[in-house]
Amino acid sequence: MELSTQYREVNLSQISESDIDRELKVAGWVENIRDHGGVSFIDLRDMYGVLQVVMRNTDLLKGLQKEDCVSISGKVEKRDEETYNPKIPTGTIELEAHSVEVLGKVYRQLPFEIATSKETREDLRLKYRYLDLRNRKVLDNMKFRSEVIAFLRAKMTEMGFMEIQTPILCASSPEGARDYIVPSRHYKGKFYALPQAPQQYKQLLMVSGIDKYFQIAPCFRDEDARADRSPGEFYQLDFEMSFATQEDVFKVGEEVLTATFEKFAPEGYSVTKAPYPVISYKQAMLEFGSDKPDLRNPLRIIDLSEFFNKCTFKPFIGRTVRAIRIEGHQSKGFHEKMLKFASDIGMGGLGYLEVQEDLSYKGPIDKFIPDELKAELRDLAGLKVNDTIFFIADKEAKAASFAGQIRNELGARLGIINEKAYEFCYVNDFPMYELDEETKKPGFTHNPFSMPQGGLEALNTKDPLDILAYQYDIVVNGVELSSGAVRNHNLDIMVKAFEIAGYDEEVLKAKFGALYNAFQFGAPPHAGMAPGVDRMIMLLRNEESIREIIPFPMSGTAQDLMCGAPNEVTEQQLRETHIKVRA
RNA sequence: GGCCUGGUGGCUCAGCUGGUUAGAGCGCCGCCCUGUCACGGCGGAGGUCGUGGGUUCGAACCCCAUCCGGGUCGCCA
Repeated sequence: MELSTQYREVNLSQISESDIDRELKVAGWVENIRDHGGVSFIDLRDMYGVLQVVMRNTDLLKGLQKEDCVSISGKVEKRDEETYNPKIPTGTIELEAHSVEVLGKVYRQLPFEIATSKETREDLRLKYRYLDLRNRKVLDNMKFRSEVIAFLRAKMTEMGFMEIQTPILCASSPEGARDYIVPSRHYKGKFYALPQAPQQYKQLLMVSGIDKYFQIAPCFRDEDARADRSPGEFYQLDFEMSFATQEDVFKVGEEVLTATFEKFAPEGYSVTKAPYPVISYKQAMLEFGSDKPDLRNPLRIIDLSEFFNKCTFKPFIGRTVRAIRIEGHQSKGFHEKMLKFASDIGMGGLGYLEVQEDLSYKGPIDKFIPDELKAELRDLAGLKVNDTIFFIADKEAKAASFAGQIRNELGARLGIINEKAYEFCYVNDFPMYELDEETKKPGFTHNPFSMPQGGLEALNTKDPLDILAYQYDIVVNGVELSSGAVRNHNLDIMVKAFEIAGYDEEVLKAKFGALYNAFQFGAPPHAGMAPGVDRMIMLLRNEESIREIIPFPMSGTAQDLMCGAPNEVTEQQLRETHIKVRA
């Protein structure tokens, strides 16, 4: 494509030694000025690169400031060898300036220095995000993001998925997070909601016969932020397939994620190859003390509840007792720090035993273990000479969670976590229902759209709390990347599933009318998932904050500090949408 | 909403147990410098120490309240 040469003839990646002796016009921003009196240098930056411009005519520098936007004409020259700059691709050449035109001037002091903007406090960076984005490192995250998204799109398309844009203004959905709501002008007192996910639409597409759907889907949830959770809006690689089983979805997830992570992982990182380990929710809670297992940590949790019922240590009897074995003895200081950690997370204590050379135990709990059971403990826990074993006892749910946190802490403290790995797994078989704390009745654990395992028969015959759902997560390095499910496409099962959760058919009709209606017209079995795109990019870039990989993130307090959202609207806008703001 | 943590020139920070003129680096402004690339040298401007109140002879520092960040719990089908 032929572009205008009014401001520049080439960009800064299109200039090389082959241009030596050519007269060229380039444009960009003045990144730095080095004024040596008789001769001066500026670093000219654009999106693609940096070029040193040399000015032998001192008048050219007059009035020029850092971060001015300029167009410079001059002659490309070879640098003397001793003045090469190996740090930049154009380090063997420079442009000798003949004329400089300021296209956009800097009128006031910059709020922070571009080169070190990442060290500036975040609210200021966000207020001047367009300046922050001039920083190469910040820009690189956006380029990276763009490439990942392009890759995901190409990969999904190649696998036969069709990209479809679903509505942004939709109906408010009763389940899940808080909705962002948009008042309606035509219908007084009624509201649109921004989608928390395209969940219902994608299921409706399955009813339409769109066999494989995907979308880089914007999702909106009015919940508070975290370091890894953007407030307000984020993107998911949302996909859904008809005539598909859980295993089919697993295969697609594995293929797209492994391909993406292998392509974009930092140098030297390993990526789990398909098929990913599949860990049941129950097993995850036991072995990892979490439904988000970090498989980089080799430690595993075991259950010793029964064993300790046979011992005489009162605090463990009748409790859930979990244990973690590590290799080697640790210093007194190590145990003190672990005890401090245990106490910080709310544990009453953290017992441990050290295995001595003669296979006897050393530690305060030893005397409560009858001699005849000592070998049994060794077998149960696989204890070897010099091992140390930690005990975590509480009610079941707490013991599991505490053990999980102790496992993470031990892993970090012992330095046994493989930092250069992306270790994926599926966690599946989540319970369909759990006891609601307040009502003491079963409620949906995840979402009401999942297919219960065992179908109608299970719903009719089993204790609801024993019913599992075809519900699964993808977890990588202890981070939940995705949820998904085989959906419940059968009206009879759906009605019964809602009935167990305490909703009659009328509620189902009212709240999920579209699905309720659609499923009366030959709905295909379908399943899908939706890995978080922002989180994927954050993991691949090793960024601590999700805001580092979002072009224009909202602040942690859900504000756009640059443009000032949320803001007040005019009286007329309020009137037209029938809104009255309470004082 | 709870808890933790922070707020000191444009930026990043130091500032002891309360002590009289609040410092540094970078940036900014001016001058000097013909090969630098985080150039260098000399000089300079710039601070109601988030805000309000209190304690005190005296407050950046202690107390109370409040505002604004960041983290976290709740929340996130």
